[in-house]
Amino acid sequence: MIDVNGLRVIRAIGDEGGFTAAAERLGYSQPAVSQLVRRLERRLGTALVEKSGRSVRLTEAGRVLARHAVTVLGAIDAAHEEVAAIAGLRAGRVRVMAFPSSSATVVPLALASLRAAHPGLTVSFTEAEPPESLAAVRAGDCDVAVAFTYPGTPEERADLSGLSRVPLLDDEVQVALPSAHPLADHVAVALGDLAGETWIAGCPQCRGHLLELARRADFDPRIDYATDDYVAVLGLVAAGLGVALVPGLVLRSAHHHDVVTRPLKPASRREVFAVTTPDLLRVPAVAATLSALRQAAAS
Amino acid sequence: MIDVNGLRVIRAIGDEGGFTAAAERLGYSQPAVSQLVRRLERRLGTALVEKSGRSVRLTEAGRVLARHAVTVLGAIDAAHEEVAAIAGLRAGRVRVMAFPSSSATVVPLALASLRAAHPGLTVSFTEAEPPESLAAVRAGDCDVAVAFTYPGTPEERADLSGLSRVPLLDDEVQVALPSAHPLADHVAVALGDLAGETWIAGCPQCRGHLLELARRADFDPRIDYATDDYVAVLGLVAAGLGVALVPGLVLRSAHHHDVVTRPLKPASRREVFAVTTPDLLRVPAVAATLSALRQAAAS
DNA sequence: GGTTCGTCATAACAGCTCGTTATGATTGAG
DNA sequence: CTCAATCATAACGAGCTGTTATGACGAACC
Repeated sequence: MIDVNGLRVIRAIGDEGGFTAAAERLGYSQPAVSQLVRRLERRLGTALVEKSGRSVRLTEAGRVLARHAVTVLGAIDAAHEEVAAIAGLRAGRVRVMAFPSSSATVVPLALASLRAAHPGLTVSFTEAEPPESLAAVRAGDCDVAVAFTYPGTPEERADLSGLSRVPLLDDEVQVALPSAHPLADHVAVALGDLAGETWIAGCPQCRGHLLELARRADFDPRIDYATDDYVAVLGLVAAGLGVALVPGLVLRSAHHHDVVTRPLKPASRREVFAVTTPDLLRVPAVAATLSALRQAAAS
Repeated sequence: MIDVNGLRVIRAIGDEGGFTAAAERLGYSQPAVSQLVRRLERRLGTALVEKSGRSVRLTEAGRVLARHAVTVLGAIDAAHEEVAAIAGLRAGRVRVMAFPSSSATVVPLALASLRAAHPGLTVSFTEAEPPESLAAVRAGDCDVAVAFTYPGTPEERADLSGLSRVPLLDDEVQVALPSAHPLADHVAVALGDLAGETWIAGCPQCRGHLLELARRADFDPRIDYATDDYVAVLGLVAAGLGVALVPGLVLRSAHHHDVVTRPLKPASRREVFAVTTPDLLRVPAVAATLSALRQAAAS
């Protein structure tokens, strides 16, 4: 019934004291103002303006409208400003979840550059393994999840239906050997050559991948040590307690003097990507986060 | 940019948690809501809603909008209510000006019935002679003026251009004579028969009318007494100090035992009417006042 | 007091917004 | 796996909302 333009015009008329002046202030033509007032009057069933010769005054109803117009237009301007701040990345919030080895490398880089570029953004971060982080995205508790899959495994595309996937990097799986290991000076290592070794398994998903690769190489790895912490894995390897498959990403932040890492032969990769919902893709803060992640992954 | 319907819809979505429910609450079809949200998102350049499977949540920008929507819609509802009160005569203000003899009769009747019918109206009243009251209407200091003219006088339509005139009554001019006067038992009195009398003149305009009538009757009245107060005029007449022309309206409220009043022959009338501006005609309170005046004048 | 300027009203018209109905796609549940 | 519910899309029409062009009217100024 009452529309924003009507309020704007009534207020302008009250301020300027004339249709023409009000029209100029609003960037309208004079007849536009005239008709708008007439429409509003018809809708409200009462006169809003009163012409006394040259100038124009508001009637009581008109003044009522003008008074409320201040509130309404103020609130709308404020809303507009706040939304524009979000759209312009001067405000906003992103909740990111990432799995541990990315949390140590790509994600901090990305979040740092994000914060540098858009200081107004509030970025929160939680570490979580892929199944959990994806569930959080679905539940709306998380905006961007950084996850990974091993191509070829059954759960490769597990539960990505309805979500948007942004590829970040291909993470080559390495074999971690004690530096004294006979194969340590090879350029690349075939998994079959390690069939007799004692194995150290990392995260559950990577353990699954190890089993899958071993199955293809036709052996059954003897896994004596299991830990989620790749620093620990490297420590165990360095101590000569076994060998391990380690995602290349881990090695960006974790090294060990007594451990050498060699690519697998044939190469095996895990895919690291970011996940969000299609809707959130259009949220500027989310889009900026994804962009920062992609850039950080590329470097 | 942001329109009221958009805010209404966003708020409904936030409250109901779904497009369909929001559409039902607003009396819209579901696609209407869908498109409205899309439009608003396009205009604002950011997503406002976020679908997680079946239900729908607001994004941060959406929540910003919903929060301000409370303010905006509240103010608009309030404005609507206040304007409706004015339009429905539950509120409003009328400023009335009237000349003295009407102030004593028609106008009190009219204002009383107006107040009875619409207690919410604020009616203010000021006594003023026609030239002054008309100027006040033009200046916007008065909404309704009750005035009169003597038909035929040069200033008959004086300064009514651009104003709206509502006829109230035809007020017959009477001759006031001492009861002992030789013509007191006549049914009507010709002005020429009073050519030799001493005259008492009322208000300036009526004095002008007396002079005009006398000119037509071909004599020059000897005016020895002049007063604006018709009670005084009647007192002077009763004391036998002279005769006077008295508007019939005056006699509705003022009588004197020793004064008889007789119609003029030929009859002479003054027209009593209400005046306002064309714009104010559409102000409900003004229209109601005019209507009350017309009714009061008819009785 | 006539003339001229400024202001508002009106008419005709074009574009687009804003609804509708009908239908499709996707998700969650039994 | 099927079904029900929800949102998205398409097509379309009414009506609003501006525009320009022109008229009417009042005010100010020679």
